[in-house]
Formats: sequence, C-alpha cells, structure tokens
Amino acid sequence: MARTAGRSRTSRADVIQALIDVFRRCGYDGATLSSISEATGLGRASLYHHFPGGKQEMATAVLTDVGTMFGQMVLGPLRQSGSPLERLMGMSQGLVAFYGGGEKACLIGVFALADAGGVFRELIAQKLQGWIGAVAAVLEEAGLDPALARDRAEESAIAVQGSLILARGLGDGSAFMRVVEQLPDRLLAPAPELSHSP
Amino acid sequence: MARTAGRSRTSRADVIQALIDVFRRCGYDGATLSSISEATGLGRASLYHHFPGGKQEMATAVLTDVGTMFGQMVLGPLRQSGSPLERLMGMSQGLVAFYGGGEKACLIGVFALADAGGVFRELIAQKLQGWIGAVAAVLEEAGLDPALARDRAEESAIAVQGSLILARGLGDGSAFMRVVEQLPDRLLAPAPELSHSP
DNA sequence: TCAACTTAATCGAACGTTCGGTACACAAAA
DNA sequence: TTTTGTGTACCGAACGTTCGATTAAGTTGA
Repeated sequence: MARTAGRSRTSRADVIQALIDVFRRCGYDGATLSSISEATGLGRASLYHHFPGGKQEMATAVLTDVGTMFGQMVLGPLRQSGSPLERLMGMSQGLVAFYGGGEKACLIGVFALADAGGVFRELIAQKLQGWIGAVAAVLEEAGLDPALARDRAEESAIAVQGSLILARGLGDGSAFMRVVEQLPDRLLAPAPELSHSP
Repeated sequence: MARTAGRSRTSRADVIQALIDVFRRCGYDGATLSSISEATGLGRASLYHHFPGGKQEMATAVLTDVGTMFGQMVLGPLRQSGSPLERLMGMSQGLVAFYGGGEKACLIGVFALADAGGVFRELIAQKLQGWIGAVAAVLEEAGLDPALARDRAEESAIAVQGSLILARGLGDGSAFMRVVEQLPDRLLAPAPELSHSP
C-alpha cells in the first residue's frame, strides 16, 4: 500500500503549473529551456525525462492541462442545473477565476497569435469550438435561434480574448472584469431589430 | 528630376512592409533575422545599415509605421465631417481594409501578448489609448456620457482584438467581419437599463 | 535477511545548430 | 573622392537537445 504517486519530489502537476506560467508570460518562442528549467526547478535532462518530445510536448501538455482546467472552471457551470442565466453567470465567475481577474493571459490566444509553424492550430481550433459550442447550447436552450446562438457564443470568446489583450496592453484588468460581468445579460439579450435595412 | 524614392532597388517602405508581414506571422521572438532577411530580400548587413538598432529597431519601426497606417485608415474617418454614425461606419470600413477582412493579425495584439521583456509596453499602451480616445470622442459628441463613451470605446478595441484572435484560431474571418459591421450600431446604442439591481 | 538487479528521477556538461550582431572589402552612385 | 549600400565571412552567446553518470527507491531470489 501507500502507492503514493511515484517517488518524485516535485509532482507532474507542479511542473505543468510552472510550465503554464512560463508559456503564458513568454509565449512559445519566448519561453526558453533556461527559463523553463528555472521556473520548474528541474534540470534540462529531467525535463526531457518527463517530456521526451521536448519543448513541443511541454507546450502540448500545457494546452491540454489548461483545457481540462477550463472545462472544469468555465464549462462546468454551463452543464449544471439551473436557468440559462444562472449557468452563464456561473461561467462568468469561472472566467474571472480562470484568468485571475484579467491578470493571466490566455494560452489559447497567445498560441493562436504566435503559432508560426501552425503546430498547435488544430488543438487551438478544437478548444475554441468546444467553448463556443457549449455556450451556444445554453443559448439555444434559452430560446435563441441556433444561428444567433452561435454568433452570440462567438461573441463571448471574442469579448474575453479581446479584453484580455486590453488588460495586458493597458496593464489594467478593469475592462476584462466589466466585460465578463456584463456577458450573461448581453448573451441573453433579445435579438436586435435590423435597423439599417428598412 | 526623377527623384524616385532613393536609389535602392527595394525602398524603405517595401522593406518595412515585408517586416510587418514577418512580425505579424511570427511575433517578435518568432521572427528570426534569417526569416527577416528572406522576407525583405536584404542581407544581414543591409538590414543593420537601415536599422542600426537591430531587431528591436526593426520592430519599433514596424510598430510606428503600422500606427501611422492605422491613423490614416481607421482613425482618419473618425475626424472627418459627418454624423457620428457615418464616421464610425467609416472606421469600420477602415478596419476591414486594415486587417484584410480578418486575415491579417494585429501587431499590437501580437506584441501585447508576447512582449516578455516589456520593451514595447509603453508604445502599445499609447497606441491603444489613442484609438480608444478617438472613438470615445466621437461617442461623446454623439451625446453619450463620458464614462459610458470610454467603456464603449474600449469595447471596440476589445471586439476587434478578440475577433482577430478568433479569425486566427479558427482560420475563419467571418466573425471579424460580422463584429466590425455591427460595431457602429453597437457603440451608439442607447445606454442599457440596469436590469439586475432593482 | 540482504546482496543483486531494476527502474524512475535527477543533474551538469557538452553537443551541433542557430541566434542576433559585426567587421570589412567591394561596388555603384554622388 | 566620398558617400551609400551590399555580400561574405565571421563572432560570441544562447538555443533546443542529448549524453553519461549518480542517487534513491522498489523488486527479486538465494
């Protein structure tokens, strides 16, 4: 017995958390093995013991782990019981926690903008589609037209990604907080009338 | 006579345009001198002749040049005569042209998310504030409360940056086009009633 | 029980490559 | 000639990656 999670001093979860921080701050190209080694407290060889695929495998591991976390904190509330509004408000809470009130950059956004080789393109598209689809499902359930629900769901991703860039660029997360707080009402708002095509 | 843009085969404007493309695709860290040399058709020595400050000066030149272009194509219509709605629609047209319908990434966004050393932070914040301020001025002129105008103006930057990330991440610029098209009406919409605090 | 073997995990040193940047000679305008 | 631009060759530093060796914790079998 006492099958205690291997015999490592630093658990894999700790390592990945450090990796997340580094990739968030520096992006893929900006994250060097030196900085990764320093952040994880692991030597270069140890890193390659845990991730034989090297830097690319580290980034993949980070993306999937972050995806899991996102699924729990943000997508989780969408699948709970309650009214659509309540569930979307749960998502908003999750977003605030997940992005640290705007202080933490989004790895999906970082990798989407600087993925020169396109190695992570498919993974990124999949994560984005998953989020958008989950929101759209709730909006459809709330009675919105499927096409409108999809557009609105895309808006949630747009608003979050955009406000995170603003938070990073202006060094101020207040816009992110405001956007996330207004998000549920905005998503559930009645369809606007077509104003400029009478 | 024939004062034709210097005596070089490739004019400085052409060089900078190539630089813009490279930095847009690869980000700062991802853009290597080799790729820059290939994209511009200039050898290392020539690049350092034009930009003695090296890669960082190239990036700064790109940022200021793009800023100028943005001022002409996007901010320009905001300063023309006409109703606020007309001017904002002019901005939307400018945005579509400037970002190539969503195909071209935003250098401000790219640098904001992956500026590890923080070298361009101030420049980025300045560009963002300039844009937001210009939009806010039009919205105030349209009768919006200054605080609301500022928030709405931030929303325009958020929507554009976010939809550009989506365009890049999903390989589909339709969300960007939709967002930009709806932007003027959205910015000028009457202030919403506070719904959840009766 | 306890030596022998295996395995997971760690490390620093070094690998070959590529990085950003320089030195310099040469060619073409001015 | 002087100025201006370019190509070639090169630099030290840093890159991502691999190597050889070490440690410590099981596991095995006499």
